Amino acid sequence: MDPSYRLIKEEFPTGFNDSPSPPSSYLYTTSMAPNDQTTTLSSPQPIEGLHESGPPPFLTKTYDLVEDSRTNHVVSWSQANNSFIVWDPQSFSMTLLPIFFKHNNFSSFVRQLNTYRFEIIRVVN
Amino acid sequence: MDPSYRLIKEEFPTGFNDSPSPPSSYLYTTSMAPNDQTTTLSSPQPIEGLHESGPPPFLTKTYDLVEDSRTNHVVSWSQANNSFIVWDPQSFSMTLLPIFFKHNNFSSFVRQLNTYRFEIIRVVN
DNA sequence: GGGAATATTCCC
DNA sequence: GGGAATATTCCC
Repeated sequence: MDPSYRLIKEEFPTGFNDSPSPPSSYLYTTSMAPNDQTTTLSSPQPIEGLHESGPPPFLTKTYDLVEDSRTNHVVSWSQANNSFIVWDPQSFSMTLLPIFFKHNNFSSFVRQLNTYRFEIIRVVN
Repeated sequence: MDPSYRLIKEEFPTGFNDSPSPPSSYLYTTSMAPNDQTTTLSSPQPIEGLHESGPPPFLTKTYDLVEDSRTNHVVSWSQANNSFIVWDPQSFSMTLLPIFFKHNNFSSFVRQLNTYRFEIIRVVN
């Protein structure tokens, strides 16, 4: 009677959501308004994100973890593609987590999800 | 021409120093003055360390790491027993560190030593 | 060497 | 679920 987990991310500044494009695309998701440069020609502004290294490693690793279609029986995107589901928490924790993180504890993974404001829904079959 | 490292701990509240007794003995190293109870019979005081779990895990793990005589060719106590020496940093990092810690980086180990105010002396053969 | 960001653990 | 302690990484 292993529970599965549905994990939903509602909103995050630099976009874990939406279409499952590769993590490198995060770098190009800025919030600059269209025609922003036409409004003024004043002093040069620092380019946002130029010295940033992209989204936090936890998010890119989690994305890669979910994205790998070879492990869809353990963890996969939801039908609507706006969440991901851990179908086999035991296998997920012991086998997949240590590949991407320095632990094999589901609770530590969830602690990080909470940090990044994921909503966790626990489903019991 | 691999350098070896001599690592000295000058003073730490709950005693990493002195005789290499097992880590559990740290629990009994308190700083209560002798005859402390004879000076007053006032209200009961909380017993220091009663609800503490002992020295930080980093210190006990480092102690165990150094104490294991099977790896004295890689890391061992110094002659004077007031420091320890990493004779083979490469082997130390790749083989021993991951057994006790979640990494294999000598620099991360040194960062922790610095946190606990160890003095690091780098020796080039 | 150590400040700071991020990760992991521990515990309420 | 999240605060806080500790660990690990990154970077000056």
